[in-house]
Amino acid sequence: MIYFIGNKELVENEFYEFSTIDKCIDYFKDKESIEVDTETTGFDPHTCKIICIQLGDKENQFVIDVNAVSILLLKELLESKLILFQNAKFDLRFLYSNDIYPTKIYDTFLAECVLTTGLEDRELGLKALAWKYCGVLLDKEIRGQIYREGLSTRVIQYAANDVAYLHLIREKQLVEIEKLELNAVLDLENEVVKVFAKMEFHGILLDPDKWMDVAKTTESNVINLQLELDEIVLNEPKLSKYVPKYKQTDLFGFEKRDLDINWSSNAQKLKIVKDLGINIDSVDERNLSKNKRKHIIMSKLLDYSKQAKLVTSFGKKFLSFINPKTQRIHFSIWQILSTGRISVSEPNLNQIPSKGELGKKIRSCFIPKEGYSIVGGDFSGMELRLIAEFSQDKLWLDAFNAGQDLHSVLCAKTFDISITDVKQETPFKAGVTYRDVQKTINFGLAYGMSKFKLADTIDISVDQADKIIKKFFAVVPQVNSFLNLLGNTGKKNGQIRTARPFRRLRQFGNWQSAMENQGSSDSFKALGEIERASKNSPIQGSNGDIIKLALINVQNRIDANNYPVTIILAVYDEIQTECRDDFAEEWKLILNDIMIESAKVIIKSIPVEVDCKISKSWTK
DNA sequence: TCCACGGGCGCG
DNA sequence: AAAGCGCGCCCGTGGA
Repeated sequence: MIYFIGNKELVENEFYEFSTIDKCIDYFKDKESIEVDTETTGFDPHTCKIICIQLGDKENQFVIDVNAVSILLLKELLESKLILFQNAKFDLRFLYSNDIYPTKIYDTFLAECVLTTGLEDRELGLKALAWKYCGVLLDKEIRGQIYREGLSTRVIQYAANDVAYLHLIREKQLVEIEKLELNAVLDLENEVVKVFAKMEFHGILLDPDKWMDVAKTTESNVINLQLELDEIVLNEPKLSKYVPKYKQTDLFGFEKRDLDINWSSNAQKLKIVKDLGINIDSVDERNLSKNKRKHIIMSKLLDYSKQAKLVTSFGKKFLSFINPKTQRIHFSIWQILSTGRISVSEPNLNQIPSKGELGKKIRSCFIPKEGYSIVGGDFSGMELRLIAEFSQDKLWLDAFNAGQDLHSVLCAKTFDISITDVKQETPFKAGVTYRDVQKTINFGLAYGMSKFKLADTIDISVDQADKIIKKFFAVVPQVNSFLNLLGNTGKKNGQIRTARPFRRLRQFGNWQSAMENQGSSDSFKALGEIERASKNSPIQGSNGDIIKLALINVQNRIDANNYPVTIILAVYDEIQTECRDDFAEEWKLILNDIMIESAKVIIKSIPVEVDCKISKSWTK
């Protein structure tokens, strides 16, 4: 039965009955769980509002007009029961804006994500889930019109439908979850979604003036580089065909640029480079830098791409992400990628420049609110530590246990040099040290890099690369066999998992067809990709699991003690928080402690290190 | 004018 | 045969 709680002036009809908020609360008082959904005037909880909130189960659904009834009357209920959501993060943000903080959550959307990670053509929407698990066809056509239409009869019916099937979906999902042994990772996701909702809701503060300064610098850099590139073309006989015979003037008689080359066009750049007799097949950084000495234009093109990237991705436009109401940036988080990591978009705060002077400057534009500091913790060498833990390779473990620099230790062994010489330049590439090469090897070979790619990356012959690879794996034989085990497991089963206790599952959606077409070149390619992804996924994914656990533990500590701290960002293996100044020193120690303890759930054989900092801006 | 796609590159 | 993994965003391109 559908009950509507709100304005009595609406015409009563056969589709629903009127009820009261007391009756609704009374109905759920003794239930273990409630299905909850909200309809809102838009996507942003800071500038939009909840229109109605629905509470329901299989038998009864209550659609509550929050303009007529205070949503706060539901606070106690929503904060004490297990709440079933479809895509909890969306509703949580709106509930947070109404000062309601659910504690126990089951998200049918996240469960479906966990069940289908890596599968192609999966469907995660409520309509698909209701069909898949309940055989019910939901009508979602009205969805986009609710704001305009208001709480009409059909809107009330539609809204009620969204809280009528989640129990059944959950029941059926849990059977699958149990079968695939995904309980632990599902619990993790259902917990951490609260933290992600809070992060999105709270947002991050950017200093717009400082950002503008940087943007102006990069913009003028690009303009100058463009002129310099034009100049090179004008003075290069081989490129004379790009120079028009007559100078053009615009409507006002001013001279326009002599050239009409778009330096952002890869196709045009490639054509020009080829006209210079330099034979490359693309104008990416590798190819340009490899042929830097062949023509002066090469290094200019390199500079141009770098600066242009800064202008387009991290220029003025970026300021439009600042929310007019809160003056903060409310990014959005995709909670479960194929390995278990998260991604951040609109804007992608995972890709804010960090390297070099400019990177530092750009990151320093992210600041805490008045009276607060940014306190951040950064796991050091997480993936390398995970490789040590999983492979139990003696050398790898010893290096970490002795507190040595792993790259240097491995480097000395791979190249048969003294550990004091690892920062010497290699004979095969100018300006590159042995340790640099070793880093490429450690991160590359661990995930299936071939001798061809290694040769290409560090500019040596394929034979030389082959020898280095063989030597490397002879030095760390257990790493070799562990990675091979992963690769073979993935190829054999079409799926791979992260470490205990989470054992997150990644399935390879194209595995079945690759197996059926064995022998074909498509299949060979696909299985190669599966093999390499299988080597990487447990490492990258376990790292993701650890960060999520740490976020949960950090948030729980904050809540339990009512600390003046908010988590603002999680980037790969770092957690950034905004902490009241007077508490920063103490918090730094607590954060450090929680992060280490969280990682220990998976890393048991070697120490875990976290680098914690207090700052008035986001620092690396 | 819109959309999908691929190259390229920012981060780990 | 093809030969590091994981992302999101920008632009130009080409077809509708």
